Amino acid sequence: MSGFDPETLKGVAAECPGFQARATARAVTRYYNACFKPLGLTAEQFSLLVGIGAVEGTTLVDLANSAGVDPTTLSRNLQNLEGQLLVHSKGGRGRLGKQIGLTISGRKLVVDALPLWNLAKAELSNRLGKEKLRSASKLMAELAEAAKTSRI
Amino acid sequence: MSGFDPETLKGVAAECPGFQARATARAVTRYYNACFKPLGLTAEQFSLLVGIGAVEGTTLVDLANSAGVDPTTLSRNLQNLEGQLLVHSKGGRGRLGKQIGLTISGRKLVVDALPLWNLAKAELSNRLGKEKLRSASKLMAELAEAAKTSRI
DNA sequence: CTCCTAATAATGCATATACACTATTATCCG
DNA sequence: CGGATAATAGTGTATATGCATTATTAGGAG
Repeated sequence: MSGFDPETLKGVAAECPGFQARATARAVTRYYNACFKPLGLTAEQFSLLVGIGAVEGTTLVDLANSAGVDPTTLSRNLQNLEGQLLVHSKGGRGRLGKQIGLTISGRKLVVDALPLWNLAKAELSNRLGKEKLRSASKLMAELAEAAKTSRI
Repeated sequence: MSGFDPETLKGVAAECPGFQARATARAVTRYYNACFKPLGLTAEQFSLLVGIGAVEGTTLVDLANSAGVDPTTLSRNLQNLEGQLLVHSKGGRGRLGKQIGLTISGRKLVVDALPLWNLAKAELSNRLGKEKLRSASKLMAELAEAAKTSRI
């Protein structure tokens, strides 16, 4: 038991950036999931569709990098979206990569989702304050970058 | 296609707090996962063990609330930790709830993990800056709270 | 032109996440 | 005391996540 102290652990829970980042992502994702639910879309699926629609002819690797998600995770998430006919792809294994794009249905769904996304963001902004929301986003981006370049 | 515009979508991706929160959680969690890997522990498991060890006789519901995680998620994550004999529990279904605590092995593992956690946090702090790391944690906590109380 | 290599995608496995639902039980009220 | 109720735990199902590994292929070296 040497070194075990509940008081110390209370401090650890309170100051762990990893814990806080996950807790925040869970809370915010739950909120957006609920917002997109009428469209049968999850928050992550919305983000992927937006990422795909934003860059004509993007590839799996490019999208994985810009979303900060593992390519193997993205591979499966894309399979799901392709199964729903929201995304089309060309190519696959091999050095040229897999080019992906939105289908007509995918574009339509994104267009339908945008108003919900705007409402959701506006409500968050009201609760937290516009400036704080902006700061939070900026700091989260910097924290993510720091984590990507950190090793011990 | 009316309303579909890639330029608009670039803006959406850049200003979505949900996307940013998830990307950050992924990056930070990957980092901590790598740090705890020598102990066969994930970042989330570490957080749970800390949360359990911090409060004597805590319950599943209490822990779920303090971690901001769904009770059904926690139920399964605890099953995993119990299977590894890191956590013991008493009670179950019913109004008294399930009391959980760390086993001797669980306490030992937390004690062993604390130095790694400190190193990992120190490295993040060096990269991002102590003040920014603190601000990020605080703002993420406020954002999570805002998301929990938001509805559209 | 052929072989090698490096970049890429996909799969196996495990954990994490949550909603909808079911099962259990202490407590409260009559 | 006995049934209703509310709080709690667990299960079914689905998505999300990533590491280790395998499969594929374009491009370069010879």
